[in-house]
Amino acid sequence: MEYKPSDFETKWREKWLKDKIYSAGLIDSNTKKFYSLYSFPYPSGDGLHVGHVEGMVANDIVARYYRMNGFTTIMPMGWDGFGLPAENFAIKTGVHPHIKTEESVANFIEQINKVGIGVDWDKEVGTHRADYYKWTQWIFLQLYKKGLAYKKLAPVNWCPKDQTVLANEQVIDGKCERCDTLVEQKEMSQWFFKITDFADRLDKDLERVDWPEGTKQQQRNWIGKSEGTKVKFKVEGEFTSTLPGEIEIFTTRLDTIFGCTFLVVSPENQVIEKYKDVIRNISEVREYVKAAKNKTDLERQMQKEKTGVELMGVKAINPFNQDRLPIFVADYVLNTYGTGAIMAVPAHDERDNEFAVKYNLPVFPVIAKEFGEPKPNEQFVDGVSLVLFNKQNGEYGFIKHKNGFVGLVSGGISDNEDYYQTAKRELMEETGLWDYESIHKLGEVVYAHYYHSGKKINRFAKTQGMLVVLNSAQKKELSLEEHEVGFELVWLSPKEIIESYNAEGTKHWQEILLRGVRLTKNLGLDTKTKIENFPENLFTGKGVLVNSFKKPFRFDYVKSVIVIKEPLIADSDLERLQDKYKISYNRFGYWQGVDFLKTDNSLFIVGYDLKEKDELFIEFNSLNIKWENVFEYVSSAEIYKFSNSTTKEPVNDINLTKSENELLEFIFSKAEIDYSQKSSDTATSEMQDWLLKNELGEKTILYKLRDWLVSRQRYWGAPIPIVYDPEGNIHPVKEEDLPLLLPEDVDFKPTGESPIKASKSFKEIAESKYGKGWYFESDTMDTFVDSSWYFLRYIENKNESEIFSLPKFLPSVTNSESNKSLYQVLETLVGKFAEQKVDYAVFGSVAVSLLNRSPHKELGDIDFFISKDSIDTAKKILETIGCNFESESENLYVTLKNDQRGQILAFKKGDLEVELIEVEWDKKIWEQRVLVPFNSSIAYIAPLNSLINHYKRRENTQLINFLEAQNTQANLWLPSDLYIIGTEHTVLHLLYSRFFTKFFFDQGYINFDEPFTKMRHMGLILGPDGRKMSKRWGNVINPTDEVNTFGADTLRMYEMFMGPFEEAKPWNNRAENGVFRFLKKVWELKDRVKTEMINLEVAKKQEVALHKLIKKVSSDIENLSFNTSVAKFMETVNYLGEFEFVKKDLFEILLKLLAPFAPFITEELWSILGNSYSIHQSSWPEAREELLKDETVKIAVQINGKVRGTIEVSTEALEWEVMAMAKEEKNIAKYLDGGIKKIIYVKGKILNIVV
RNA sequence: GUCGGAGUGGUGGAAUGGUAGACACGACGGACUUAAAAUCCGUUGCCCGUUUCGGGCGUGAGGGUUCAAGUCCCUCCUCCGAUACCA
Repeated sequence: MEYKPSDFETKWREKWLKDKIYSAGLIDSNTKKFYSLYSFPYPSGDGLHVGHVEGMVANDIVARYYRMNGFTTIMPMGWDGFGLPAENFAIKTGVHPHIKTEESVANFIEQINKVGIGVDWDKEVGTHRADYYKWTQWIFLQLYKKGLAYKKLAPVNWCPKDQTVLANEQVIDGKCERCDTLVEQKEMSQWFFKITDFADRLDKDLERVDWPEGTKQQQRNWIGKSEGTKVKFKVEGEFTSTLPGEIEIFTTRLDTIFGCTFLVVSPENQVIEKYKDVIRNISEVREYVKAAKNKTDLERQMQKEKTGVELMGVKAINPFNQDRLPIFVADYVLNTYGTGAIMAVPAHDERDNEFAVKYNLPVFPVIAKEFGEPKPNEQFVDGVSLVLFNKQNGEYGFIKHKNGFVGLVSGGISDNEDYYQTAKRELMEETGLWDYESIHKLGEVVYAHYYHSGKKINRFAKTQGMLVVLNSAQKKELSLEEHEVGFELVWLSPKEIIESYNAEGTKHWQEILLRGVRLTKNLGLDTKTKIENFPENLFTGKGVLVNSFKKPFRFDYVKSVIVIKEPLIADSDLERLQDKYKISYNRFGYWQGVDFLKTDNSLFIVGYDLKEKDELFIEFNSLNIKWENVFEYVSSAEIYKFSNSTTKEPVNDINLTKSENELLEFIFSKAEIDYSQKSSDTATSEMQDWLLKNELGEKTILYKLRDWLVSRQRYWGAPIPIVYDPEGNIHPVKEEDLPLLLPEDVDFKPTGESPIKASKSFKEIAESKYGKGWYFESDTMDTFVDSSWYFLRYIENKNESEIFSLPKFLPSVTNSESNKSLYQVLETLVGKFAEQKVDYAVFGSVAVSLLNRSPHKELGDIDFFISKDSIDTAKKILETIGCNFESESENLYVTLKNDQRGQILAFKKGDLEVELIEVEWDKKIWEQRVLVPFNSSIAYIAPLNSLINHYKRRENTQLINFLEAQNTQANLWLPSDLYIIGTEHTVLHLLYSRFFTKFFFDQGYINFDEPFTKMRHMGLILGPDGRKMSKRWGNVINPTDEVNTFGADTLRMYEMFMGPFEEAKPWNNRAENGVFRFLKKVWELKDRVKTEMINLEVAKKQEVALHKLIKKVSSDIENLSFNTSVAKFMETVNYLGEFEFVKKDLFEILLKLLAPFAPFITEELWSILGNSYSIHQSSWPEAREELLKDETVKIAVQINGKVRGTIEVSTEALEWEVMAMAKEEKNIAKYLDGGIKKIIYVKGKILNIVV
């Protein structure tokens, strides 16, 4: 008989359905279960896709494998029935979406059965059916009750041509997908779910699930947790004092705050209107704000350049250094994130830099690059490294050391030298070069951590790069000493040297050298060096802080101090001058200023000149005089002037009194605040502390995640169960009125409002139930709401009175508590239990036992039970408090004497112990379940099932019953064990499902808070042409066609064989045919089956092959590595095909192993061989270890790592035996003449001989 | 730009740091056939030496660690997916 799938596939399909072999009944806490979950499809008119088949077959194989391994298994199926396509179809044809959807469902069921997916159809759900969406609405009401569903104005995508609201997916490049009209934003009042309350848990709990790392990462990105700081900037008028209120900004880079040169607020920020009276250009500002608000998303995206307007007349004060900063409004700052205001640090942020460059604002670097990692006991050194450029010939000068290493001329700073002085000195000392034209700083200093191998110490080096431009290479003679040291000056092209500075300790030189070359090129001196990858001008990374200090007077920028003896100036005049020339709008950039300070007999005028080119005039004695010339006008003035901004030495000598000297010293005094030289991280946390102490800011955690907009102005969705009174007030629909049915008397044509709104019947029902003038909400819910809980409904899909059976005692947390840590939640609950006079309660997967409700009441001894997984922790704690304990079997029992209770409470308060608890609690609560004393009561927690077993031993029936009651079917079946879902659902569906699960958990409905323990994505199946399957390309493969040509088994196995399950792969009909040929071989093997084999050696060989197959297939299924399983099947069947006969019991093992992959052919052959129905209810074979080990093995013999031959040796052979055999091999022996250096022998693997 | 994932024969893809290319498709040669299809047998990474056999090269590129690297580390390139003024 030939292999013809159509001969028997229908027969078995019908029998399986009739016998319900895939259905599971109720389970209890002793059941081993497996819940195989496939993401339920949208029942589209196009029918089942090969991608669905791929996922379902994978789910099915794993489910069948676990079933055969004795697990009670379900694989339910359902329909994500609400959605746009059915509604669009209705708009076009007038066919009601319900009819169309159910039609498609019937088609899907037919197709799924054809593929042989073992679905438990008794558990089918459809989100569009009233018995399902009744509970979707019920969930809405529960969320509403807890304050987690609310209504607010929000923009929607509006197509002005179609007069309709569009979903985000319907907007393509800012245009309507149907008519290409530009989409507008329109404000409408809409419903939201407060998922943001759960942001932290949604982020943190990702640690606990077994999901693809990439998907977890995408969820994290979506939630967008970012830790930063809010900082308050006081606001001042231009020439007036502090204005009320402040601008609060959010930053993740507090360490850069000394580089802040302006503030930016979003157009929507209220501070604009708040300071409207002092903003001089308010009308210009308002115009900008209006224009920004009118921009569509598309326009904002298209706009490349940043725009903004300064708020003239107001300044913000940097709390760290009192800099007066200009404030801008610009639409690159979003009002919806953070505080809607930022501190701009153009030196260390790309966007701020772009803005600053455009508006010519100062850029002030405060973070220096840091190379290497901090090391212990570092020696700090401060110095310069020189890039020498010879103008004459365009060559660069380096120092070549004795050992051949070519380095930059470098040296440390001595005494009070500045960098220029050091550079000159080192140049002379090390090279003798003297004929320099100019010396330039190469940007900011750089820091490097490295090990100095010569001095054998760790170093932390601060290095200023300097460029020395030389007129010529003329040298003075160096002292003899220097020659002896072995330096040699060499002139090179820098290119290859730059590449060699790649290691620790020289990497910062690479940076300096590159900066040097760039500067010479920018100065037009070097025209021949060709280097492309110069370091970024803008450094956005973390590093070491520089220039981050506040001094009363900034020595670095003081140009000169004028001392006027016996000044003739009135105090009021002085104040006026102080105000007028108030210094330091900024200490950098174009703002300049003058400080006026008075001692008993002198006036000090401290002049800052920051950009030397600008002239500074001041008003003095009614004269507007040039700063430089003040002393010419004031006879008693003496000027204390400095040669350059880094030297303290005065140009002229003047005699100062003691108090004047003190004042001068004060001007040059050390910083009050100085974060320089600290790492970004250290500085950030120290700055946060400082802000907190001074009440100027605080640490803040922000999330990108926004609340979930669930309103849809559509017909084909679950109606939102809200009713409005005639005044428009919101009321929840009464639970007994659920389901709130979708009305039938509607026109599907889009109007911009939900089609339901015009329904007469809908209105009538509202009025009859709630009163005249009352009306229902006409929006329906986002279909993601429907699909966020379907996996829970499967279990009890026919339960009419409850969403699913709920535990008898429902501890629940209120909204305000829902985002607390579990510790806090439990603590609250304990209080609640106490009020309700319950001794025991179950919360989550742990039981809480209250041992003492009233702290002052005398109690007897208390029994503690600690589960085995937390014994070590518990012992540690108990030892600390001096408590007696004994180990009994696996668990630990503790009797706590009454007088030790106080110790426990004290132990909670003690330093060390508190730390212990908190660490254990936060990190590992679900695993550790440590002993937990609560504030006024003592409670302990333990896993539910261990607790039940514990009380069974103690025969406490009442408690056992109570605890067992928590074992609802939902709690027993979920979380699901394997969830297979497409990559398109990496964010929203999975996130929303997790949100709902956490909400249910908080309400006590369920005892788990993550729904999908293990989740995997099936890879995309591409068309035969390598493109994504699409009607447009005509490359769609229809699974039913494939079943008709090749049979379901071939389709299933081929899809598994195509490639790694989780990767994208193209369809190939010919390869599919190869799988058919394989199944045919299996089919034909049945004619060679023999119960008893005459040739025992052959029997043994076959047995070994089959047991290896068992091992491979079992582990492959567990790892979802189906393609390699199929390959192994093929290999084994090809091998069996070599023999005349196949042993019957071994062939039956093959059938069992193959059954999950190819259920039809295996059932047929199983039956032909006379076995009892059904193979799918038989048990999985076990691999016998002794058959898996080979006696001999072929190992490779390598010479110097290259394979030169193979020898067959016993698996247990010793090195000398193997070596002896290897030496006999001709091809190996010829390499051994030169003598053997080393032998590496890995038993059963390889022999490598080094010669 | 940022974050993920991936680069291996003509193709889909195998390979706990231990003989790269399992298994399959295709191609080539042969058998059967009047012929074709189907089926079966053999060959098949590239290059060199006539062959058994031996040698060289080879997992996106370049470095490194190791007795030994597709696999581990560093730098870079390409493709796919996600996201984007998120401070």
